[in-house]
Amino acid sequence: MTSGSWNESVWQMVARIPHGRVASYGQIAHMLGAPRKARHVGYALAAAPEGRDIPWQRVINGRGMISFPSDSHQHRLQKAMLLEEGLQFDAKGRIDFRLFGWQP
DNA sequence: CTCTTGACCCGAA
DNA sequence: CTTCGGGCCAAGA
Repeated sequence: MTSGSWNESVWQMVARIPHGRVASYGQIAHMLGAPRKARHVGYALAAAPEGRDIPWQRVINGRGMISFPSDSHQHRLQKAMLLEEGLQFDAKGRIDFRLFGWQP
């Protein structure tokens, strides 16, 4: 598998996550048949083109938390977009996968 | 070639 | 429940 098709596969998979739902990096990697490449899902999203309309904000880490530093601009942006989709964070900034996890 | 760097993950304590 | 350490793997220096 070429590196280009890997990115493309990630983008298409992430695009399937429904509004108001979230998936983890590891989950996406697992669904693509590459369970050990969770980190590379994040890299692919960072490389996603602007005009592709990819819901990157719906991908969080396996602990249900946003994987950007809590004081970063990106963290605030992602959290704001998720709140706007109706997701709920607990007091420690975690999302409950039992309630909002994407189960295809 | 080696070394470092991550939008990660999981088991052990 | 939390923290810690080791593992992972592609890309770039």
